Amino acid sequence: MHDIKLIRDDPEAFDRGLTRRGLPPMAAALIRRDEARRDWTQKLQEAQARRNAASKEIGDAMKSGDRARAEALKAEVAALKEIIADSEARERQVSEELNADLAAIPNIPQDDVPDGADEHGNVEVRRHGEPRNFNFAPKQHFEIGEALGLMDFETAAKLSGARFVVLKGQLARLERALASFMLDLHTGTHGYTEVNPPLLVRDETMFGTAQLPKFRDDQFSVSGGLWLIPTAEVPLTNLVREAITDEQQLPMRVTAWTPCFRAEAGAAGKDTRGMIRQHQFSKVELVSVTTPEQSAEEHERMTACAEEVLKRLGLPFRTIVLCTGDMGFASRKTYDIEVWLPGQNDYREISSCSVCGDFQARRMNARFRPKDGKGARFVHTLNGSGVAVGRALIAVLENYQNEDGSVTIPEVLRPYMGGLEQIGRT
RNA sequence: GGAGACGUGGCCGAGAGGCUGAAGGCGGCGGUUUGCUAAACCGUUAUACGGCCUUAAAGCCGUAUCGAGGGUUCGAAUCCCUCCGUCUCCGCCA
Repeated sequence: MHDIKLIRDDPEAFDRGLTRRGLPPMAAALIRRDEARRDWTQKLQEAQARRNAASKEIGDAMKSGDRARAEALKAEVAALKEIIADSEARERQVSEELNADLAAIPNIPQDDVPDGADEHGNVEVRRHGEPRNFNFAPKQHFEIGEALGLMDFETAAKLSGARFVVLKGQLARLERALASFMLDLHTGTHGYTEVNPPLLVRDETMFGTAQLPKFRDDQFSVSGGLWLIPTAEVPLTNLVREAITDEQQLPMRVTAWTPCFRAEAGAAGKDTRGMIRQHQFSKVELVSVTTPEQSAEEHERMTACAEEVLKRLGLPFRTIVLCTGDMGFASRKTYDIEVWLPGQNDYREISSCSVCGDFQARRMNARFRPKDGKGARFVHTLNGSGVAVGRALIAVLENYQNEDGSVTIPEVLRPYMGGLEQIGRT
């Protein structure tokens, strides 16, 4: 959500930001709406001021027994009422239109984000680990999982349709092990607080993190008017909604392991095989709430926390900064971490770390009280996967596969697997 | 699911048609006192929007806000309706 005041103050800067996003300039139209809104506000307030004054005079007139004067004033107020009702309706309509416009415009990229129209404009910032040399043709994760008899898409389709999976035995356990390992790392070493949030949320909550209104089709809803979360970013970020947090409590760092539900409406035909793109997957999410001054540094820190997961798992990855054309709606700057998948012979996204500035905070009305006392300012919010558990499982299967179809378990996961060193045919 | 109670500022809590943006307390901020700390005392302390003024800040004026939305009334925190939420008791339930 954008601040109309900032747009008014510097319309050129706003339009420049939109241009970088590949959007047409909008400042002039927004300012015109805002001016109309203020005109109606002023008319309304003048009428209200007169009504309030007249009402007081009526009280005085009645006290002093001046009935004729009271009646005259009552007639005046009756006339004002129509003006008030009309101005109110128009003011509301224009306000709603303006807010709807503002809510539908994506965040403005940070200055240091590279320009670009699509993913080809993304820039690699670093790379870690060497892809392993295989002396056999590495398989894709679903070939490995199905051969082990522990990954079953056919049965899942019977239960739920396409883009679902049933994991069994040591593979089901591997998913749990990965998540536990990540949570322990983030809570134990990185200072995050583990949270177990609701998975069903209201409209306002989805609006707060900007899944609504624009991305309605990507979401699943349930009866009762609630939405299934597409990421724990939604409930975690909204923890501070409609509240004023003490600055001493910032940065607030929280993490959660939750299922995520996505309709994948625009992804027909993409990644149809395997577990890469599912309607339901689990993810360990990182969310930070900071002061405006802290957010840039926190973004680097959060990205490093996500990278640490892959380092410890021994998975090769590269980190890229998304260009203006490839960033998410709410983001000012995003790092994607892509893990090496030998079966696909490619790097695939396993984490996305974004700094949103005050974009979500405005939508949520999430503020903090500065140490030095006065006023309340909007917080900055950040979110990142730390990391996607389903995709981490894929990466482990493909990177640690053996020629005989078994999979070696990374050292750091063995304590979570009851000491098991290898998943083999059962 | 049934019955009842309640929702007021950063927090607690009064207020029951005009004198209430709202008593009192806590907390915060500024000051006095003090060797330092504590305590005491004095003062101050909501938010949003619009306007005036200004380079800006401050300041001033207005409007709205006592869970949300409607209604009654010249006038609503206060009366009525709807919704949302919280709490208590009963029932059911993992």
